[in-house]
Amino acid sequence: MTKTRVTLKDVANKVGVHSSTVSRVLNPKTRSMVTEEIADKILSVVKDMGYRPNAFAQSLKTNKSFTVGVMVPDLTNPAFAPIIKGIDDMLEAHGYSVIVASTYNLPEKQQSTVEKFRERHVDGLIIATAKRKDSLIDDCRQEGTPFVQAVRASVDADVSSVVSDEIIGGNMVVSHLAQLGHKRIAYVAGPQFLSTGYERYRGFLQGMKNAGLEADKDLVVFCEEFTEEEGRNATSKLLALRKKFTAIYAGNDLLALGVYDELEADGIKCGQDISVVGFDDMPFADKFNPPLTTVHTPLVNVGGEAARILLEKIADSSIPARTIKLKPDLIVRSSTGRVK
Amino acid sequence: MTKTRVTLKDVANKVGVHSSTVSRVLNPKTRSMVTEEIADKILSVVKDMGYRPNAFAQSLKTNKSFTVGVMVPDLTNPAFAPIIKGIDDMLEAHGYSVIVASTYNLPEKQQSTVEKFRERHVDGLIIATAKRKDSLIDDCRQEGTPFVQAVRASVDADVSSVVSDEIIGGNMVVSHLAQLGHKRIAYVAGPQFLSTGYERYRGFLQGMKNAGLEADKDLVVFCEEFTEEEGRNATSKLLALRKKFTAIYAGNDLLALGVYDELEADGIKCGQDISVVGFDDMPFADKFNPPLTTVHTPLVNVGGEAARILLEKIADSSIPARTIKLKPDLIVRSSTGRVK
DNA sequence: ATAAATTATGCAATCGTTTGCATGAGTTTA
DNA sequence: TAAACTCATGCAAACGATTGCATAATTTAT
Repeated sequence: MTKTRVTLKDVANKVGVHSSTVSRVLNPKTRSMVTEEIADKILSVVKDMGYRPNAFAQSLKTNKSFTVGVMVPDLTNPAFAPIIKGIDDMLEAHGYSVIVASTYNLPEKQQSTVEKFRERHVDGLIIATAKRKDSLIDDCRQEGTPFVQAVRASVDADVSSVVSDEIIGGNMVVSHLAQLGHKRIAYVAGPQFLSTGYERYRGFLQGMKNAGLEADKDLVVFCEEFTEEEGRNATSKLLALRKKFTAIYAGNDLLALGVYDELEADGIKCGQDISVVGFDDMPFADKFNPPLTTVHTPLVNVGGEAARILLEKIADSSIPARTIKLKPDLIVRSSTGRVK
Repeated sequence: MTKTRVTLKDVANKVGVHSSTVSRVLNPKTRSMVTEEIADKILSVVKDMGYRPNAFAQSLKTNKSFTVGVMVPDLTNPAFAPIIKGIDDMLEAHGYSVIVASTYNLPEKQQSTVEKFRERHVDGLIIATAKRKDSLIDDCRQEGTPFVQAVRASVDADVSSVVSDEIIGGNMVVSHLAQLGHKRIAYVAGPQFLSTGYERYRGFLQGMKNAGLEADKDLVVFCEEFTEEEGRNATSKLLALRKKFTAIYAGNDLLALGVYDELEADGIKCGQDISVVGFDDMPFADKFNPPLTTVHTPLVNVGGEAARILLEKIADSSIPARTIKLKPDLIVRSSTGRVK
């Protein structure tokens, strides 16, 4: 019942030394300062008594929390779970704990979250919620806490970020479609205030150019969110144009799912009548009807690399900012086919 | 550059009072002890200087961390993201932060995680990884830190848990199949050392009984994990029996996806030749081919309720343990059909 | 054998709060 | 007007670790 914790002093008393000696034994850096014999004794008592350091006291003294804050838009968004997994595994291996928070794309939630993180003195931040221009980023830069952006980058130059190479992805998609004989390709663009939406759109345009195709402005619809609903709306707009196109390339897989829905509602067969491509290769994209051709972005690695860069920055804050673009892969499934 | 934090003392000096007075103003419970006039002044200076309490110092003194640890098997398992969302939203609203850790079903990882949580003095634990009989649970009970089990319960009586009512779910599924004329129903069971696997199997048996059907032992295959691969293996075993059955009911949606794969490989049409049912209603279960008939378990609520119970327990540890079973819903989609 | 250099350990201040107790000013009562 | 009470505020001791400095013990050099 008496759940009184064991402290350094308790251990010290039992062994008959001073608490500072125990502290030194437990800290690898100072371990060599104390005699082997005493150290062994201390270590065994530490084990016997089940001593566990008090993280608060340590943090208070050392001003390090071994805690990192991670901000994502929504935990249930299938793209973010793998990212967090990557972050978590990497940081855990280095003794850090991860505090996750969803901001649901609400600026005020984003702000309050970062405040909370500061109160808890996180050693660093990983931000996967930022817009291309985001006051949060200035804020964080001023504050001085190390941070890294993941998946979504902002326009600020001297901020580290880890993203997938959206441009290359766009090229691969268009080139694939072109090979299948598609010429008139519609694009369902994600939000342009997010780097993913913006860059992927640029990738599409560049891909068209490289393939010697002309991008028809009418066949590009911009969405305000990466959601199925926006994908449906966009598709119905495209269909209403009554212009000819043989493929729809969507800014991400969720939008593509919306495209599926709307096409099906119109009795159009994906992959046969019209080819559809997504982006992200979210979990179970291979289970959809039809299995979705999409660009696989290495989400777990994006998270892992972001964590690694953050660790570097925590260890040495003078390290210059850098941007890592991971190479994506085109995954061809049956939602794309030769144009008839 | 000089990122020196503002402390209570700094504020006190500026106002010309003692730091304890500032502390009292900031704490709602002691706020009334100090004169309105001074309090106002303090509050305004607090704001001006951008004072933020040092969570470590507070926690060290009060022995409360306002932090909760959550253990899940795998962040990328689609069933667990909604649960964490429910937990996170509930706890965040009460000023708590959530530390998540994946244990990947490894006992040693589970153990080290709980150690880590203890070092960080979490105020409570939510465990979604426990087996029906799990030494971890005894361990946690002894330790005395409040904890609640989510999704997976253990056999221990006096442990609080929040789960979905698996038995009712099983009844609904079998009754649905029976109405469609199915009599010979195969069951692909999840691991029996997990409450979900065990209870759902019991639900199946009970459902068969209630429907006046006989459960053929040969048509039950037990899996070691809730994975697609195990689902595939189980299905190939069933097919190898060369016994007649018209429906396969799987212990969860991932198993059901494995069933899909294997049936398709054998040229059998889900929903037409053989009906398939899952359990969980994981995200995008409606997008599969065919859309999956399954039992919707209110995962976000499971997480939310678990968090709520934990908060109660943190506030008053004498509260008796209780188990909450949330009602699931049958979601009929096109993977089930009338028997021909 | 003694001084000097080298250890190993203890001492005590510190990190930023919270909180029981002491204190002094102001108010009430006789 | 002095005694008895309030009441608001300050004082100082925690909480449990870390760490520069002092000191005692030991070794080495002369």
